[in-house]
Amino acid sequence: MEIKITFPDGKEQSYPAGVTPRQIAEGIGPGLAKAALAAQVDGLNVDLDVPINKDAALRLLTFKDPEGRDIYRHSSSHIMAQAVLRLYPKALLAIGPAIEDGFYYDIEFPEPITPEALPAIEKEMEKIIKEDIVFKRRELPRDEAIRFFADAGNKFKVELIRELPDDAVVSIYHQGEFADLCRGPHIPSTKHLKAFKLTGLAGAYWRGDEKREMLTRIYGTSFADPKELKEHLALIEEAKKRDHRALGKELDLFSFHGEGPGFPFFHHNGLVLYNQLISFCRAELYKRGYMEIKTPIILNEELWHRSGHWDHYRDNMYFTDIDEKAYAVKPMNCPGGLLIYRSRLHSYREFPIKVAEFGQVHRHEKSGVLHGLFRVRTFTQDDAHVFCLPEQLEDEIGKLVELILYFYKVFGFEDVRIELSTRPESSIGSDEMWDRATRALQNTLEKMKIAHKINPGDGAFYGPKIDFHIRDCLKRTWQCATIQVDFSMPERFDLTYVGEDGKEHRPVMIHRAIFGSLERFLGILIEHYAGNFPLWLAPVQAAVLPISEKHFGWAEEVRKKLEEAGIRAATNLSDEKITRKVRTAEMQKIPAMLIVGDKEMESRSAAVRRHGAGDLGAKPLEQIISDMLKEIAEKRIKP
RNA sequence: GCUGGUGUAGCUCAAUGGUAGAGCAGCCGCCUUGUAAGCGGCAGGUUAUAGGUUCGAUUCCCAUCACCAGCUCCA
Repeated sequence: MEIKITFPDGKEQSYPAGVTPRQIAEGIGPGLAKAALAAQVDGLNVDLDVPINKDAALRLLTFKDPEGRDIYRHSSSHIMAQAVLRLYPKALLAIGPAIEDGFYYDIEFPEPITPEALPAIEKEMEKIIKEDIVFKRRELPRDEAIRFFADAGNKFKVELIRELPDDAVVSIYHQGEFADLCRGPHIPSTKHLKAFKLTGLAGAYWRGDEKREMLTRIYGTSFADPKELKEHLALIEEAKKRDHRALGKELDLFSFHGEGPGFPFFHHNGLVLYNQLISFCRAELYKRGYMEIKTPIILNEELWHRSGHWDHYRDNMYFTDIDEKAYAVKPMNCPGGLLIYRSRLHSYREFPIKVAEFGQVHRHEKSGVLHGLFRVRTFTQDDAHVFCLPEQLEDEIGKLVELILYFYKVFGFEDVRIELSTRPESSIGSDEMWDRATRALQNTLEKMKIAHKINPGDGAFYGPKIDFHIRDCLKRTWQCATIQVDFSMPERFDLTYVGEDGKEHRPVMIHRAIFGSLERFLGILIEHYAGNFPLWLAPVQAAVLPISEKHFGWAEEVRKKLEEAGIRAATNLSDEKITRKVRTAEMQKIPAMLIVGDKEMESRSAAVRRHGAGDLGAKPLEQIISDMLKEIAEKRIKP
């Protein structure tokens, strides 16, 4: 009997029934046969040697496919587990999935192990790879699987299987002496693992529950090509070097103090950056018809009951008393903004009303999660609320999406991923409202042909949202912007507008932030640029470096001219040699150095040196200033 | 919050059961400098905080605080 196989490109071909994906791959070419790790048959991931008995759509998965990558890394974790059991026969395996960029396995060791144990495990893995052990799938009824793992003394696997339905068929993968509970599929054999590295050791709780066993998690990563592995490890090294906490100290941007854990202190240089972000943002918003407001940080607790925050966000809030009345420190800006909306009547003719607020919020974060500027207890949101008619909703969302993508481009973030989050368990509002709001977001994305992932149950308590994740130059992703559609707050705060019919109606409101948190965005920028900020952002844009004392006068004049033109400049009037001054300025990552000596003083010029680029020769001061102003105005990322 | 680790000069790091040392930075001199470190000197520390063991603690033990890694959570 013949069956028809449909390939991803739409081509069809006939094969005898019972053909395996591996045979099909071999028929297509030796390159593909070698690269194929597993297959997807009618959307289901399977091993390469599973016969296909009916017409089906087939995708051969290689390391280039996200699914193939996961399978490869999951198999890597099995190989690691096998190595661990050879070295520590009494260790108990818990779970070992593939994750972004790698894999891990949670293991209970009879004796704690240290990172020094990793090289030995890696060596054993090499051996297993050389042995070229085949991954074999075996299916068995739930009861038998429980017995199998109970006999092996593995309470973790037994617990996992017990949670499956009674009639579930459980699969176990064997590779030599090693067997593990696993849905699969896997790479054909251990020798397909070409490049791996164990990257770390950490504690992790069984099932993420701090009341349960503490397991040892071994992290690793693997790639199909040793070169890729090397590049990946280099990126991690580079990320360590760019740590914004260290750069923040070195460049005198911000600090943290025991007197206020999680509360950042901005130094002058850091505040220049922060203010640049705000000025840029403000200018763009004013061009687009936004208004700007500022609301108080502490407001009566009653307000937070009305908004629903008390019910749904209390654990993250700070409270205080004023004149024996209960107050709360705002964790979000919206309720304050709503009070302003209510302060006068609104007409449908005003819509959409766009109101921005650079609002400082405080959120109580658990002490263990604080992390430099990435995770703090007070931060400034570039918040805005758009009030509009229901029929304007999708248009307004579309404009926001465009605005957000435009912003990211300015900073050089071109790779942006979008996720749509739906109603969480703890939430307010009717199903119908949630439905309409979610549909509005989804429709807009679809109209704009923007690919997006869906995160069920991840929305805000008052509405669904789309989040924007940017990828930095080290390929890490960060959640920044968010657009949230909210029918609930307008109702809770009884917001109205007078419609064409002269009657009162309920507006819709959109919450949105672009940077998300200015503090966190700044942290991302510091690491993205490695502290080498584009000229328009740099705290000090030009360092004027006189060769000797004779040139101090001209140097000061140059500095004044720069400052008059609005360029942030500093002179180095120390009695150090010029080489030393250059070194100091280079280490401070100042983008432009203007060196002045006899020649330059004579011709009213300066020798330009750009950070990391060496001497670029002398230019008249006027030209230097106009060149710099142009670069600043264009917000060029590189000179 | 939980698990583990760390805490010595502004920074990076040494050392020791008998009250601490270097480099860089800082300050003071000398040099008057041409594109990533000129030379010399000085100063700088209740060894995170509070207890305990000890003749004696910075070192050992306990608690607290902060930080780091991870878990959980998140802008």
